Amino acid sequence: MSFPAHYERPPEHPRGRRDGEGTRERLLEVAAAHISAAGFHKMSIASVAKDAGVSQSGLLHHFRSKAALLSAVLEQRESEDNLFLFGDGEVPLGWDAFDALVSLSARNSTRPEMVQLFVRIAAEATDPAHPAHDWLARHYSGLRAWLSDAIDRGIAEGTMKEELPKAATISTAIAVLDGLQQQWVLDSEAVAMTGGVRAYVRGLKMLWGIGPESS
Amino acid sequence: MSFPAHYERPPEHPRGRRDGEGTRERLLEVAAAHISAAGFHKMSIASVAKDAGVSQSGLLHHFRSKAALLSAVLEQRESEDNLFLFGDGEVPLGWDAFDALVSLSARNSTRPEMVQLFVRIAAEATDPAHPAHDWLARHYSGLRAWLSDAIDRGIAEGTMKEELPKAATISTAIAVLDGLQQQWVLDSEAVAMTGGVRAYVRGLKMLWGIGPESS
DNA sequence: AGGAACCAACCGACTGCTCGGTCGGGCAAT
DNA sequence: ATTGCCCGACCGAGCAGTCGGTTGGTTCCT
Repeated sequence: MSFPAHYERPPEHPRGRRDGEGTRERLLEVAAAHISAAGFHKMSIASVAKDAGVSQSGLLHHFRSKAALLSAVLEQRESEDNLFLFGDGEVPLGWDAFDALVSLSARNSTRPEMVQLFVRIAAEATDPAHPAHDWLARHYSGLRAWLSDAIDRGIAEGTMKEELPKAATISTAIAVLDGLQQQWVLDSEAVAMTGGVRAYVRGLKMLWGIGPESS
Repeated sequence: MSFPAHYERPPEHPRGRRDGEGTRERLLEVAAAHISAAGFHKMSIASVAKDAGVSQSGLLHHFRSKAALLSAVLEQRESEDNLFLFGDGEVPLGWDAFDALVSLSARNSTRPEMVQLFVRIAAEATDPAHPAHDWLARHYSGLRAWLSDAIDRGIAEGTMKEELPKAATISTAIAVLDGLQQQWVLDSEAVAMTGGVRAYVRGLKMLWGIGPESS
């Protein structure tokens, strides 16, 4: 066995002249780090390429433009999050959805760079001309739709009160997530992110829960 | 009348050789608009100067650097907000403080550019090297201190329950403000900003209020 | 088996542009 | 004559993206 370990992997795709897949992934990783540290506008593709050990042209071989690089980063991160939230194929509804928000927050507290990335993009992409604007809009409308279904289910199955102010609760729950992330990124000592989300959800259950949930 | 309209403005203050004070204020106004539209990093002082009707060098006469311009903008906006919140010399405490947050939100919903400005700066200035980083940190710690006093007072005067989770409530209340602003800036149709804040505060009162407040 | 053709994966040099900031003035009111 | 206000010309740095390569594994033809 004189071959390096990765040669032993099953061939899968008859892939790769040199190591296209590998550098592509490294580029995505480094790009995410740079965006989260500097923002998309301030980040330069040259520095990303340098840190990933390729030339700028090498980067542009894999991603046709700076915007394309951003899209790829966002797409990857989102699919990771969706896998975490809905990975088992079963979308959590009712109070389970709000509990899932708490776990999401807990998970995020172990990946500060990811939170940074989102905080930055969320603010930058407010501009309709920003390359991630559409992505962000879809992100929020997707979240809202999910929580809307979750509340409908909760009411239907009798675990949530009908008087629950739906629209306001949905927006506010998302705001709590995002706003706590923002403060946490600025000063992770001063703010207990997950604790805040958990306390908020507990409050929701006390106000609008029915049965054992509302304890 | 062959002169453009702005030449006809009355001299008002006879001060300054030409009109130092006036252009300075125009610059601040235009700068705020540009920052809120593009973010601080992407904004260029040349374009600000142009829109304000002076040369770039003219701008740099009034503000020694781009960062100095930002500081001046933030300082002005914050003093306006403080005037609105605490203008009468009496700092609102107890539930009055949370009601003040609702009014602040209502006021903000009439000044979208101002909200944009804050959303952008709050995300950018996360970076410790950002010129507004210290300002932002002070902004948050000031808010937290105020709300902390407010809750202490509420408990002391018997309008808030002692079990109220203080730290979490403070951070979460601020998060609701900021997070709803973020969503509102992205899509002011889809989100009822002030309504969300009001509903949140109402929930707080139901959970932790004592007496007629908790209806 | 051997070689030609092909193509993904890079690289270095370069272009056109924008940026924040400097410098040496001019002009008008005091 | 000084001082506050403002300008045009300019500079060096950094930017995203283009262009014309080279390299080396893969594939197909003989």
